[in-house]
Amino acid sequence: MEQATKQFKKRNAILACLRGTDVHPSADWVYAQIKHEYPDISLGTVYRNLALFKQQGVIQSLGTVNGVERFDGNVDPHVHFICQCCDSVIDLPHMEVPESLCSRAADETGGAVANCQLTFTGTCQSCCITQHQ
Amino acid sequence: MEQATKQFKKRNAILACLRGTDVHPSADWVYAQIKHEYPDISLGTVYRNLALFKQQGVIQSLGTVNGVERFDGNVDPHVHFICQCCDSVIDLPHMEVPESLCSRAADETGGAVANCQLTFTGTCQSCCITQHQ
DNA sequence: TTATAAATGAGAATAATTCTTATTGACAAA
DNA sequence: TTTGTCAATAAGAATTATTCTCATTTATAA
Repeated sequence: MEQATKQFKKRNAILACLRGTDVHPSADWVYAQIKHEYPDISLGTVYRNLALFKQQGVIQSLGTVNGVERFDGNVDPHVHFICQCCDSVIDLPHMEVPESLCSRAADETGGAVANCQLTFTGTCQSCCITQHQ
Repeated sequence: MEQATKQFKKRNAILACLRGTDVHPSADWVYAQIKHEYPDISLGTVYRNLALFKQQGVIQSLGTVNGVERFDGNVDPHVHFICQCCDSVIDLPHMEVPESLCSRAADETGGAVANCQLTFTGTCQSCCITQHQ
């Protein structure tokens, strides 16, 4: 068999898991998914590899929601919506941060801007519906 | 004496502390400050009141920086810059999120948008200078 | 085979945050 | 002044997400 697939089986599975979902999962969620395929996966391995990917810039952290860090396999700049009610994180793919804002930020700080995140919070559609019943 | 000042001495001190600084502090930082004035303050009281203020909407949480939650006594919408090097959080007061983006977000989600945060990350000016030496 | 280095599993350690409970303090009624 | 009530608090235990440690496994090369 191909070496590449054997050597980083679990590492690759973690990255594939992140890239194959749009739920912006926690480490624990990823762990539970991988466990179906590799029942002997360790939670430490998930944390370790998420940290590695983050450092390499192939995934991004969205910060914590309710004390739990959430990750995104999509590192293209895009906008998020976080539901305060059910903790879901949703992409707003048709929106983007105007380039003018980013360059303004660099000017204002006098430092180096590496990244920007625009995040809306509120109540998602399905939670709104549930609440009104 | 006035009842108001006596009854919520420490609670008010916590809010005043947050409103009187621009460092976007952690609970621990607030605790250390209040301790000068009230040496018997408890860290639990700081956490409890920060949670209360957050729920009341008189302060906001900026999420965590390096695993530690940071707070802001200024709830007017404004833009932040976080230095990945020294963990400082800085206001970018001359910038704002275009109103058009907020209403777009409400449309896209189909839910209720309560808030939005625009945060730049990078290296602040003083860390840039230090690095280049 | 043997040597190696990286990847991993298991679980201990850490640290931020929350929870519990007994105590204190402020105020109102007697 | 005394007593009752209730909220605010201090102290520290408990929880929980995350990181660390180390022995083991695995893939590959010699």
